[in-house]
Amino acid sequence: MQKAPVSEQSLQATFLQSALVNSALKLPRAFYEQKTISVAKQLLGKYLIRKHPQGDTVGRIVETEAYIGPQDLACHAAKGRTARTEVMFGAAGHAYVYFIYGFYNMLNLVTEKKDYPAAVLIRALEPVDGVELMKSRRGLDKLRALASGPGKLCQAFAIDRSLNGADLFGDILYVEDRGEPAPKFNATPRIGVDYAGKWKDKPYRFLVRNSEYVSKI
DNA sequence: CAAGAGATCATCT
DNA sequence: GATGATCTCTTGA
Repeated sequence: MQKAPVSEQSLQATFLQSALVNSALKLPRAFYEQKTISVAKQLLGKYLIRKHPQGDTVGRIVETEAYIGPQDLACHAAKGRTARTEVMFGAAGHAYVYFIYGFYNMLNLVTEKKDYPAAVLIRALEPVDGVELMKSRRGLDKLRALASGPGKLCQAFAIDRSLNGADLFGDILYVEDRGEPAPKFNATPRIGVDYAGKWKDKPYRFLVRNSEYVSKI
């Protein structure tokens, strides 16, 4: 696992700023501007923070998927630049949230440079803070079931399309590095993209090894 | 436990 | 008019 090639200046500025609040490091824009696969891997073991009037929720990212560019048939942007995919074509470090199957929202973090459509789907979180709030939003008591899937975590974290396009450096939704060593992970093909031709078998899904909070093995 | 179906709507054809 | 980056419940072994 390589380190994020963020500038010293950017790192230091961000660190000094957040050190006043707590010891965690909010990931800088440069982190998301890296190659999508690299971002997807490095997000494992980082912490997703969702600020909300009801209370904040925090989860450790344990599963991600990379969706990379216009040629990737599993990527929504393969259908072109439309109102829906516009956010993915925008600058890195924004949330791409879409609604699917008539029920569920999916949270993605936009990566790479402007006008290149790519994003990382957040597929599972290990509940860390705000667990009671997650339980009430999910109508469940079982820790393992709270955020172990892309639709579940959006429900538990109150993430819907009102957050589509949200900047990950605001005070609503962002990711922190809490200094834990990069966890070991496995790679598998992505879930639910059987229609994507040769792209369906690409090992673009990443899971923290031995985590019981992933969506499925 | 595995497999199948239903729920329900934004988006694109 | 069809379908999907899902989830939950039901059925049957």
